Amino acid sequence: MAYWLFKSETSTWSWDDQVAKGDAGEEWDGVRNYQARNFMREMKIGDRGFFYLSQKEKSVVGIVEVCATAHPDSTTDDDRWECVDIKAVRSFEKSVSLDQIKANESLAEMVLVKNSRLSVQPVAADEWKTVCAMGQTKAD
DNA sequence: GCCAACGTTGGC
DNA sequence: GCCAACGTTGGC
Repeated sequence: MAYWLFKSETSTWSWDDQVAKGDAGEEWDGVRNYQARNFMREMKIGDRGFFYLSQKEKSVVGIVEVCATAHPDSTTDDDRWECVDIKAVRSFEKSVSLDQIKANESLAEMVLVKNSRLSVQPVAADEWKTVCAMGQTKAD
């Protein structure tokens, strides 16, 4: 199973919005970046991801699961763009801030640190465990 | 609100 | 196919 990170902004799509969708999930639309799209094409049902909020919170706040593989993005007619569906799994007991992540040497290679602009990114298994531990949240 | 970094577009 | 110009993102 692979791990990912999905970036959003509370003003656009909040964690509460995601949780409210329940097990039905919601498509992760609006991505207009080839790298991010390519990562979504690699995703499989059951893959887990962090839900990260940029701009204001700048924190990982929850865990999501891929519940539909890549399909055309319903918000555009442009067939270049695809997206997956994700559903909320659980909220972090304590959100983990970007500052905390940057302060942790073992997370120095995280894409979030290295390429902060990429909106959908892979997370290594050890990074996954570390961030979950920092959030006092079950990793599986 | 600023600006650096990055990705995309379009003229040549 | 190169690269300058432009737009967007996101941390500060």
